[in-house]
Amino acid sequence: MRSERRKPYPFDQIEPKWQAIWEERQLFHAPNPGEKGFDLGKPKFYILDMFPYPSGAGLHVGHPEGYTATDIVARYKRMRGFNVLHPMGWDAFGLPAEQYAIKSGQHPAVTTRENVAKFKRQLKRIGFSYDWQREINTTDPLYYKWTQWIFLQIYNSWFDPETKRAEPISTYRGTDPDSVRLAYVADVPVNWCPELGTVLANEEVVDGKSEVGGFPVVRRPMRQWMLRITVYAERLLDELDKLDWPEGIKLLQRNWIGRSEGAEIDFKIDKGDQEIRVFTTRPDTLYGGTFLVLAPEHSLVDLIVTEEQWPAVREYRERTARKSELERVDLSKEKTGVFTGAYAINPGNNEKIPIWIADYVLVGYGTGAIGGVPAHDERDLEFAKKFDLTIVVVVQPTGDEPAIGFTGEGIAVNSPIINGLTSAEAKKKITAWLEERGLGKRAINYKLRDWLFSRQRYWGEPFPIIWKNGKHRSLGENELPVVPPSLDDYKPTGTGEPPLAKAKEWVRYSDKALRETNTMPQWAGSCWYYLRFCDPHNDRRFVGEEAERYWSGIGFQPMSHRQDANAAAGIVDLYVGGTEHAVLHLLYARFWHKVLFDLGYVSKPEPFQRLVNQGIILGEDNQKMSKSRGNIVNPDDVIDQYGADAFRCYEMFMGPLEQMKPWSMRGVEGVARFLARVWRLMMIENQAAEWELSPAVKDVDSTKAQQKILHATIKKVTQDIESLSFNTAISQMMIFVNAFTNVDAIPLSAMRAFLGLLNPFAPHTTSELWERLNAKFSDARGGITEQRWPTYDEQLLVEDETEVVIQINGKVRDRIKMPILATQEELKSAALSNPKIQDRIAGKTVRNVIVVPKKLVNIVV
RNA sequence: GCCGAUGUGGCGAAAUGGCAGACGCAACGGACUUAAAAUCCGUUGGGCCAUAACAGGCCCGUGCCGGUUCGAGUCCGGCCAUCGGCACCA
Repeated sequence: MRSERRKPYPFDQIEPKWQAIWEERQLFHAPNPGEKGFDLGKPKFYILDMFPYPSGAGLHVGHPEGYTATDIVARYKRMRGFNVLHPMGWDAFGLPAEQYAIKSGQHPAVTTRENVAKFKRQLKRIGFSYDWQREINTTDPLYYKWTQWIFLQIYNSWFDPETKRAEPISTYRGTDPDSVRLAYVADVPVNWCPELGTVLANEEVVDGKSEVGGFPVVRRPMRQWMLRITVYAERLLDELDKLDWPEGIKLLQRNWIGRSEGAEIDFKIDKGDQEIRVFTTRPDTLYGGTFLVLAPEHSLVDLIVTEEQWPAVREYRERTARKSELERVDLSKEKTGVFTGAYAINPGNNEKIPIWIADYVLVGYGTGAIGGVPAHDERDLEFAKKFDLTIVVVVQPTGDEPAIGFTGEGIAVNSPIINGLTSAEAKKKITAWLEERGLGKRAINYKLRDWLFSRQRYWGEPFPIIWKNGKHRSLGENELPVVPPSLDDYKPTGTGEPPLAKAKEWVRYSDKALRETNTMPQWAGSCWYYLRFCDPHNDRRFVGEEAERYWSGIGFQPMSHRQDANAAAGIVDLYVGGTEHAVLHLLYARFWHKVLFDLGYVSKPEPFQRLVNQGIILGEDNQKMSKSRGNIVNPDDVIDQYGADAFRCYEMFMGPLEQMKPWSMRGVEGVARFLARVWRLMMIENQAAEWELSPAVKDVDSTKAQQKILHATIKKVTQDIESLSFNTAISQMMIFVNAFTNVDAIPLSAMRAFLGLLNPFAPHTTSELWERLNAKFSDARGGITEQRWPTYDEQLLVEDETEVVIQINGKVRDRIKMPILATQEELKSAALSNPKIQDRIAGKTVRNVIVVPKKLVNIVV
């Protein structure tokens, strides 16, 4: 048993005290336009954390890393006069609650409520300055009513390729609007996970296994809801340029969208009138195309297979269909395929080439068919070697590599129309040639697939859709929210039919119409939560127009800030969260936002202007924190022992925010010591062991040196918060405190300014000290959170004298004090006449002298 | 395989091309104490020389090899290692 150790300072009393005061006074509530306390003169700042999934395990120290960073910025921005939107909520639909329900029989709503309460209590203990009046929960019918409403907007829209925008479906002039809706139903090969009893999005499948649970996933065609995100591929790609995101994350999204430029070429079938369209990025290799390969699922396969090849083709297709995603993706395996018996004509040279099917060609990419160019494509080469197909070299490498297997750019050969051209020129020319003859055209392809949007689960948003005579139709807005039925049995049916189908009463919408029984994926709620935070209690609109415009920085900003605000493409000024959402949440949210933007519901084209990813916190053993390793650190334990302020400061002091770094309890202790030193700078323990204000704190002027270090600290902390370099900001404040330790008189004004700087990091301790100062001195009014951020005077930082380094051949040999204004000549002569230097250069020729004013003199001999 | 990030003391880390290791941890020594804890003060990259001691001096050092530069942790080229992402995308 640890003996009840005396606290180095009474954080256990002051932290709950200040948390209660903040809550009671609602100090961190951000008023909306029209609300009491709203100040038109303040610019807005929207700073958002990726909201958590409230799991049963509660918070671990990784969560509050990003939250602390944003909280520091939020508190700082408030002190700089911003109206700061800093909300928190719960992304609470999803598998774990449902899995738990299956095991325990407890309704997911109950577990969700308990988990949320636990998370909220833990977050409050850390002293975050969230505007809790704006708390939202994706599983609240008042919230998901609007998730369903947005789905209806998507469902009732189409993408006009002319304007490249979403438009209401009523503007569509074609015959079958259902074929162009942004939400549609399709029979698609999906990732079916038998163990979970549900289909998964491509993004939820990792190495052929489910991301959740690691269960095997197989391909299987099913009727599913899809969202037509692919029509936005171009904009999702191009508009990344406007965002202040880490380049790495932008790159991940670019790769995920996977734009590639090339041509679509039509190959006539030898005996028959069909054509096979292939996509290629290398139209310049057309003459080297010695066979075609179709994906096994390609729709033309049925039409072209010859009688004698049927059994082999059928067998191959069945085998492919049975394969799990893992088997199919396995690269180490050999290429497989079957000849269809049919031939096509290469439009370049009119040669007859065989048509094969093989599972290395994917039905979902391009046209699901390729022209095999074995000489210049690794996969085609492997395939051609295995099945003994013709190999023709059509690109000559400019270096001395072998031509067969050369996939780079070179010079076209054996290609009558383009011989002698570079690959780039050849691409252009052959594409133009094909276009003239109606044999092909320039084409752009994206790797991005449409978003598989339905799940066979209980704990998710039901679709606001009903089925009648085999056709789907949307419910009216007045029928929202569609609330899921309560069920006794949440288990997946195992057949792929969703659990909601078990609620027979609920499913029956009317005599002739049935409800859609799929639910939305977990991503749905997080696709727009940042919008709801702007106006969380609006019951007439998903977000009020005025609130949306205000928090987007439009219309209401003071003139001085208007330009900045309008330059931003995104509504959220700073968004902090983990990298794991680089291509899932962040892409889906951008997509929804763009649809809403096109339809005129939001004023900015992007959701998140600046994105920062916090690094993962490892256990003390340098391993990823996990239950099995037993290295998980619980914030509650840390706070019990060292207090919330020490916890916050340590999270920031560990190292750069974006870096992965290990936890260290010793490190927490060090930071706790720093806070205790701050405390004792102003407080002293009396005979009765009570803390009282130290008599050393006096309303006196700072010494010159103290003034200098104060202003240097203001400057550094200000700049470091702006650049999110919290670790070095804390270092500087430690230097400040060290400088004031053991001095006789502690100047009040310096302490006031310092407490302001430290407040965003350690809000409880600084609030308490501020209040204690107020009790004795009358130089300041109000609580610390109402104070303006300290400013620094550059003049006070200027030194009269500076230490100049003297180097010989780049090596430091001596240091001299020189006036700050010393000229280059003065520095040079001072260096050369320095006795130590004279000794060293005696007898040598000085060849060059480099002088860097205020810094150094380098003598080259 | 392709793409990206990272590599600095015993540890977490800091350094607009200009004194490498700020700040913190740990360790060691000292003060205070009956004692310990706490606190305060000091030392602390490695090697060598020197001295009675204090002081002082020299060399090496930011994953490895090379380059640019008066000067490189920082810029350029090549490699190695670790982590992350993508992975038959035609």
